[in-house]
Amino acid sequence: MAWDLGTDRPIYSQLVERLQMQIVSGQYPPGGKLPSVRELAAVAAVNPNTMQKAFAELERSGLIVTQRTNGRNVTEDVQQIQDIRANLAKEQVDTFFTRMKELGYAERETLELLNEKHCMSNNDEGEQE
Amino acid sequence: MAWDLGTDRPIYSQLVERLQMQIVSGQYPPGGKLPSVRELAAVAAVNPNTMQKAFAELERSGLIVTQRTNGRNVTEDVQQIQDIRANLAKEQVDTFFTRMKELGYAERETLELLNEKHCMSNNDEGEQE
DNA sequence: ATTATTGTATCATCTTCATAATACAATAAT
DNA sequence: ATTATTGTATTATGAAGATGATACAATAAT
Repeated sequence: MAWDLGTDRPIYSQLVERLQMQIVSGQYPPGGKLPSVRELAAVAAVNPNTMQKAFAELERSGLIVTQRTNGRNVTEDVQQIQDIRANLAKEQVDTFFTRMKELGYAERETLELLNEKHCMSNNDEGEQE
Repeated sequence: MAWDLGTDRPIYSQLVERLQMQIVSGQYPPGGKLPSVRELAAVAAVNPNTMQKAFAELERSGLIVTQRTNGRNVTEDVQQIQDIRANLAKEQVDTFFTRMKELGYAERETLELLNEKHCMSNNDEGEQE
């Protein structure tokens, strides 16, 4: 499984996002052990230094904890994990609507697009501009 | 008006996106004249070379046309502008749902979040997986 | 004709990011 | 005790992006 890292922005921050995703989505359970720097670097096909930098960031956010010579673990603070998850989600929603507005889409137009792509919500009332 | 450019990814590509936005949202009308490289570079507080690079990209996509010594204009091809606009929007929707799924949000959960943030859609029927 | 403005090209320099190659201290495993 | 694995730090090198400083050709404006 490749990690499909782009060249459009720093690899280390792509790693941070990816690992965040994997943690908050439960792919790495709370308290669970993470692969070593060298190991994960090999899997992701990046330099250990780059992976180290990514881990350092995740540590500053409190999502993972380090044991000097025994590797890293996901925090056991489930509440914090969920907080971060909710935060990331809120960010996504915010960004999405901001971008759509910049593109000149009213909220209703945006909703229509959502319906086209994924038929799930129903907006069957009829106001329009 | 600052251009709030981040340091997380290349400035020139941020300029490209911003200009795309301004064009497809009608802020620069079809056929309308664009500021000169130096002028816009001054406004955005970036180096003229960087703005030039951004313009070059917009030209490759056909969104703007260049007159050797008389500046640049937005294309008059309204259809293409709308195509690009629709494309960008579709991209946003796609990216949004992909990211939310990576965060472990089912579509219905995502919808709930949308409702919290912007109370507009109604999903009152009750199928579920 | 002259001048100013346009896009465009080039050069040097600086910063950030990524890689590579090590090295070291602490400790789990043996 | 020894070995292997862990996180961490250091140094050097290269590539990409951004800036600054010019320079030139074409042409609109005068």
